[in-house]
Amino acid sequence: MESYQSLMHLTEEENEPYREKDIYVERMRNPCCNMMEVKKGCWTAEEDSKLVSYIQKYGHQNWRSLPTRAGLLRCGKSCRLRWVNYLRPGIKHGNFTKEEEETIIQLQRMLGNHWSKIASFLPGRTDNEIKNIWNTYLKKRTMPKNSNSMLKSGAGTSNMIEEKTHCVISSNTLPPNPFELVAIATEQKDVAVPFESGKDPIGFGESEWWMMELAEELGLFEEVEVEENWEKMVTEGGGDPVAAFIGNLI
DNA sequence: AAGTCTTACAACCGCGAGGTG
DNA sequence: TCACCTCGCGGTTGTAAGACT
Repeated sequence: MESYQSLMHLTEEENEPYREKDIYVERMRNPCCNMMEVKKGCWTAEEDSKLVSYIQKYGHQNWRSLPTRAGLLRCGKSCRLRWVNYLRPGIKHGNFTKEEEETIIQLQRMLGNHWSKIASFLPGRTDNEIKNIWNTYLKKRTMPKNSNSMLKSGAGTSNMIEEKTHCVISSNTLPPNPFELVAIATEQKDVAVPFESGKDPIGFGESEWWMMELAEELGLFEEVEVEENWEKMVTEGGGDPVAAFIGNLI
């Protein structure tokens, strides 16, 4: 009979806790959630502790086998969710700031219900948490009055990136702010944002760069035109790093 | 005080994408 | 190519706690 160790591709060290237990192939062939006895509902402090200490020691290469190896009567999905949304280092707990809420509203307007993408703009916040606060009250806040019917039908949660835009980026048309750029891209057509030569056009922070990258990734622009002399102009304008990004857009 | 409603959020479920044999 | 498996995502549900009547 095939051993638990070989089945799970465990090292000698990892297999140690199971050496004396009769855990063999037949058990492991069972799907984790359907046939094995798994606990549901809220996690206890003891379960959290087991999960954290296991992941700190061995990592989480395989969520499916993790519960058994960590001594938890949970399914792998449940473990993953608990780790990702609550136990993972760097997770912020507590109320969202006004700025965070505004960012969520803005991003939801632009991206739709792509919570994991939205979460990538809010370090320490999880997609689940963002989805929750959106469904709890941010959605209501963004709805126009007397629009309950829209709320119920979901008609109010538009994804505005469906209609692509033609954007001209030239030596004198760099965007002043990526948030604005994306907003423009989603609401207007054929836009050109003036860039005053000799001035730093953008106070680029990390999130703004993400925003630009996202705009590219999502294909907000059907067509990007770049004038031949843009590089020279940008360099003369102070060598702003946006030049590098514009280069990537081509 | 007790019952009901609302809010907040943790957790579950089903599905699709991607990897592997 | 196909079947199977795992993972991650988004929708939805369950439930505890607080607010309201």
